[in-house]
Amino acid sequence: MVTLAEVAHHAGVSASTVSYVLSGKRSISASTKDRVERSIQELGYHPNAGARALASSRSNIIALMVPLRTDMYVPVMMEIAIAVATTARTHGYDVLLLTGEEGPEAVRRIEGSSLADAMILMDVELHDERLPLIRETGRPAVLIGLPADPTGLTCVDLDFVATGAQCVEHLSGLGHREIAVIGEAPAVYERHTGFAERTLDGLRGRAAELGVRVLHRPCEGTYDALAATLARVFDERPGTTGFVVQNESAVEPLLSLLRRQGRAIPEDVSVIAVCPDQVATQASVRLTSVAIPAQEMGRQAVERVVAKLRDEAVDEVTLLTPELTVRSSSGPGPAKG
Amino acid sequence: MVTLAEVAHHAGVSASTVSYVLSGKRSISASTKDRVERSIQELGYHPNAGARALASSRSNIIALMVPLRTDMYVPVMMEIAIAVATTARTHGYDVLLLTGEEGPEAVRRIEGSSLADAMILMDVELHDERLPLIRETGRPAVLIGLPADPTGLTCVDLDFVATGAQCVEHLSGLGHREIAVIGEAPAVYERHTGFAERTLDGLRGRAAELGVRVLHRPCEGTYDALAATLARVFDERPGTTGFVVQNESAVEPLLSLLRRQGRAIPEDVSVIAVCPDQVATQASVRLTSVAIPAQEMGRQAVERVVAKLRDEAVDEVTLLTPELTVRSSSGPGPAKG
DNA sequence: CAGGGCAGTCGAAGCGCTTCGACGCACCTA
DNA sequence: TAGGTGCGTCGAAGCGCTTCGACTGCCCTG
Repeated sequence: MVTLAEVAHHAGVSASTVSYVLSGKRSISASTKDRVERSIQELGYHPNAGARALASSRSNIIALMVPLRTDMYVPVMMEIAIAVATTARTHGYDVLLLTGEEGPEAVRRIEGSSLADAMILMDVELHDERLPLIRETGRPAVLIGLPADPTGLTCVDLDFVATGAQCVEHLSGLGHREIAVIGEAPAVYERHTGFAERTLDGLRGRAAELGVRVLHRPCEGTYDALAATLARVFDERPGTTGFVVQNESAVEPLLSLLRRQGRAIPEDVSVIAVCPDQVATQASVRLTSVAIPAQEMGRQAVERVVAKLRDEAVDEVTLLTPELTVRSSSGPGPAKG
Repeated sequence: MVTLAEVAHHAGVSASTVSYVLSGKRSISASTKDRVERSIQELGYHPNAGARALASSRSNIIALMVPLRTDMYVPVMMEIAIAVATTARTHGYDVLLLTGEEGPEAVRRIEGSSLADAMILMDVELHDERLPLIRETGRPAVLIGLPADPTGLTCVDLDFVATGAQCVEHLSGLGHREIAVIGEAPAVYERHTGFAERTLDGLRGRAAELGVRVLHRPCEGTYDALAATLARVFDERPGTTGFVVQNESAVEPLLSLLRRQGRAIPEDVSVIAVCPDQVATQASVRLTSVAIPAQEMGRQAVERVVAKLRDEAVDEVTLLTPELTVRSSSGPGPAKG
């Protein structure tokens, strides 16, 4: 393994000079710099990560805590993780993958061992156990998600309240007066991740203003569960002509069941999904949807965390503006029909 | 930050003694060990990762290279990644997440910087650029996937040849004589990842023995693409009564389109999928399927890599035995009807 | 022309840990 | 009782890097 000392010797300079060439923390003459860089190339030198971390007390590693469970929004999680990893690299950081399994203990372990300079937490719950630790820890952290109290934290998330509002606005604008919301599985609500509730809040708030009736039903993403839910919906509100789905795996069952019932999309009912664009475009009907900008969230989280590592001031909460794309699953409702 | 020296002082022993308590590399009296452990608890000591890596030249980190693209088998990738991370933790290792973006250069960087003690590569192509580097590198590596020439490497993968064979056997046993294979998107074949081809080999081999006719069609996972493919299949082979799908996102379109054509599953056609169990059980028909054991692959890869780190001998190739689960999408074919 | 300042370089002191050799002691054997 | 044998512990020497202070010329200023 090539060491800095060997590079120094090869270039005929001292070790510290090589170090300064690498870090740029002191000025180096062009000729020296050139020589050193050539030596680095020639010898194939890579600084030893451990030594560097020890001497500088910075590991150039960002820890990413992903949820353990794979029951929900897996592609979104994956996209975020990959965006985090690639964005981190552009800033010279590597990413350490932690699963939720260790729980809050992981935060303490990373902190104590100085394994990572900063953390990004995904799947944050409203009253997440990790938050107290994050608050008292010295290390920068960014949450993807929005807890009940974001004071003293840095959060990045989609603006789900606006998302809900946009869905209603679109449907209302098309003339729909009664809409049903097919939500995440009940377990998701029980876990209090927040985003589902916030969507609903936005939806209900705007609906009240626009005089639209809203019926909300959490639902597992299986055909059976959805069939039952759908039956109840039309039983309670036969006049329902608009659907908002916020549950990736419920999308296809919903479309399929509506069709089987002889309800045409969008002639009889309109459907809007809150899901990644990929899901919306690959469904059996090209879905009008509000995109979940997974990549953007990952990227923003890294930018924030890097800014904090540079001691720059960073907003507590960054909410990404939702974008509704009209596709083929939404059309005029009764009030316009 | 608490250091080992502080623990030593607190416990009234030397630093080396504390180190030996931690590593267990020399015998320590029960009383001393006790005292030290109590001090560690009390002070909340965590060994500094960088210092440890520097002194021992082992980072206790395993690098995991995941593919950059998110166009295929995302849930499988995620499950593998999570299984790798959790299994690694049980052996005292953390996982560094690398994306394919850096390409072979990443291997060199990790190697040179001693950032990780070992690597696990996912999404290995038949003639993967990274393989020469892996072969000459000193660091243990395990591939998830099977390249053209596994000599000198360690690979873990599902036995896709046997997978293909099992599918044919099941369909043949039910009396189907003409089957169609809906494969991955053409891009997957062009990339030469191998698994798709191997499934096909197994399928064709066994089909020849059993006197079953096989028609293979790569296909994108969209409704339009599948509709076109399906039309061509029935055009060429009107007698087709069995389908094997190896393409997660094509599953639902296939089922849906068959239904729309008035072909009942499994009365008129049988469908077998090669996919994770979750997909098979959540589809609109509970699918007879051969499971892709993502978790198991991740776990096995870690076990192998840890064994290699302990200098134990490890097989070059580990192929997991596929398991076919009969559900509701396969039934008697013409020869038995 | 003396003095100050600055660009460019070096040497040395750690960072916190592992590990090797050595030492003291109790115990056993001859 | 002398000598050997472990066991348990310690001290010190690094691991490869960063970083601080110091040094050397050189140019610029007054």
